[in-house]
Amino acid sequence: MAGVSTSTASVVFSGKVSVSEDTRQRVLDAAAELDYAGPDPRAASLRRGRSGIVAVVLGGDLRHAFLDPVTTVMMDRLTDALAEVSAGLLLLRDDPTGDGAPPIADAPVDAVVLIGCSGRARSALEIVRARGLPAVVIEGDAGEGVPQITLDNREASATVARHVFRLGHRHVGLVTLALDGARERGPITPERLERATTDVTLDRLAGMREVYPGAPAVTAAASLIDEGVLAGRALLSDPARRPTAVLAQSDLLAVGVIRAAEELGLRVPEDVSVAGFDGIAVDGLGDHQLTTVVQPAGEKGRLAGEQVARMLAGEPGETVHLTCRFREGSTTAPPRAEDRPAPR
Amino acid sequence: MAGVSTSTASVVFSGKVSVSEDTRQRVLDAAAELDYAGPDPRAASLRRGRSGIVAVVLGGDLRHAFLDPVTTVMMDRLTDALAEVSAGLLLLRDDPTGDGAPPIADAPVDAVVLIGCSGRARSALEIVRARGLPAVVIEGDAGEGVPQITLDNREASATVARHVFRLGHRHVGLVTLALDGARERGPITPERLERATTDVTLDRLAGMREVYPGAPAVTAAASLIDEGVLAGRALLSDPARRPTAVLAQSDLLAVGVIRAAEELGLRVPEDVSVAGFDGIAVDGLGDHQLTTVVQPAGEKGRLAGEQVARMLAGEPGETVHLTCRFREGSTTAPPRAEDRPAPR
DNA sequence: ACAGCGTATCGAATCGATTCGATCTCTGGA
DNA sequence: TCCAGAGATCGAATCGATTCGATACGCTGT
Repeated sequence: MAGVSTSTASVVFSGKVSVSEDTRQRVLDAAAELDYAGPDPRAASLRRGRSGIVAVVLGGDLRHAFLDPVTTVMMDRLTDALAEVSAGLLLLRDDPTGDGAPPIADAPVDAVVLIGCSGRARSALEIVRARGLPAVVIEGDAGEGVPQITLDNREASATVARHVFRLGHRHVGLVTLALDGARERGPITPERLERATTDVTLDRLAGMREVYPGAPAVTAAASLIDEGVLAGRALLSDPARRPTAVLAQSDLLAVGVIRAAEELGLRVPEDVSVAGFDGIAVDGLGDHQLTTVVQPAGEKGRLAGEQVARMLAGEPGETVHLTCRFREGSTTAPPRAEDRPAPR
Repeated sequence: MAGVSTSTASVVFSGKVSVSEDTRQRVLDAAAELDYAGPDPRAASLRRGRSGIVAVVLGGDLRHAFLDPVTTVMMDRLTDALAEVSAGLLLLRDDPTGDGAPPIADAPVDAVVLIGCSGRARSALEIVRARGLPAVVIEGDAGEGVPQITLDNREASATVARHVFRLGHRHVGLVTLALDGARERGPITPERLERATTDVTLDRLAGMREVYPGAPAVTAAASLIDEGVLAGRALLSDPARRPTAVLAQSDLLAVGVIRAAEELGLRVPEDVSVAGFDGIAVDGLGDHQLTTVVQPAGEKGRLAGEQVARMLAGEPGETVHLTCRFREGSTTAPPRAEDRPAPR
């Protein structure tokens, strides 16, 4: 209608080659006339080989991911870092009940960021590798050749545990994150541990057990204050076998444990010490400042985004190791005199 | 390599037509040999005219959206409702500073859900309509023909205000959500209001001012407890012009106002009454049960998802109006005797 | 008047799959 | 022996844009 070839029309919309103002206007007019709203992104992405979309595969369901402040911050920074390269993030649920092909198999994406690592996330990784998509794994077990962003979960957990040990605690309870996609709460048994698939949980647990090998542990269904309350009750309600300190694998769980303790008439840290993990700003903690390790949540996202951008530019991605920083708060203290280990 | 036509090969992967087991195996073997990982989603989506992706355009930046529990719940239900029809949700930031075309213009999506409505979201809507994409707007000003999910923001706000009025308060302060994409905090002036673009904020404000036409108002940069603290200080710190009640446009803001009040040595509800909006479960509220209106956040998401699914199936989408439910809590009470209006 | 050069436009191949109607083959029944 | 019908496979058109090398055109300098 504008009397030009499709190549010229294409160029008018992409602006990659100069076009005379006259032609340009004719093409635009014709487009308006024909109700043509610019190139079809589907066709463009086929031809270009790029869709401008980066997928984020979350280890758990989206609900829990959204509710977790650590993930929230991470996603935010990830978005920033990918702004140049991607129109937006495609959130994929990594549904463990999924029967057919995981959604990642059919999604037109340029790259993938895998977060956490249930068994299913591993299968998502297979697909990604088969497709030859650039991928970055945040805190998960990647195959060889896949850049990772890792955290010193084990070492950081051990640091907290050592701090509590040094204060004199010999009898502690542990509260862990979910062990796998099923997210069943309850006491951790060796058999249960055998079936666990979530590396973050296992690493943090391993760090804690470096210091307290036989400590009783309870797993929570999610990183939520409410879950922490449940776990706290489970550990603290029986006075006979009540630990003098509780180590939680997230700050939200720790806050829940503190609530449970207060509910039972126990004071923190006088009667029970509680430590967390993450170093997020928790609302509603009252006067307490949680003893915890601060993890660089935003950095995780930013670095993952940077690696993806690099890989899309053809450069190789790099694995980056991040470390946590211990922060002593007011929720840990030496145990009560009668609970102290006998001095030698 | 398998000695079959591309049509047959295609069918082996899509499974839409029956293929003999023999051929099937040969195709699969050849695929493995050639490192072919199944059809390219980009090409498939061109041919099919469907990409299996639904975009979610958020009025504000992603950071605030993620941090807002109402949005979180809504997104979660939206994901559920779209599970059948979409592999995942493409999160698009609706960047007000964007210079080029908004990302929605180039994203290969099948439908769009617009949430909230800054001026930019409206421009996103233009693009969506030009493209002829099915769209649903949640709490925003849609053009004709676009199904909306609406909330009775104005009426619900008026309900809260009337409750406070009936308790005897004549001098109240208002705390609003952000007025526009710029998210500047500060006192609301008529000129400021003139430039405001966020409908939700304006509707709720209008409802409050039905009852308290001249009430001083302060706008917050986001729906966060910290922002509520700032706004609360602004309204409450000067004893001379201190209101006896504060109406906040979100529960998080209300919690912040309560904090600010306590900080100033004021008791809630004895010295100051505070009411919120949303009806979410707020952690860290202590003994208070917030007076608020409960909005059906999950329903908003679910209904939006359902409408999108219907439209993709060829049926017309429908506009749905949702209403909030007033919930009286323990943060509102009659004003102190000396602050009461003189009895006639 | 012509070589030389820069700019605007065009042709045609290509990206990779999907799908429908047509063809082919094999089986069973008359 | 022949035909109908079911099931498997194939051909070929099509989805809609991008892009690179080639061509045409107009201008400048000598």
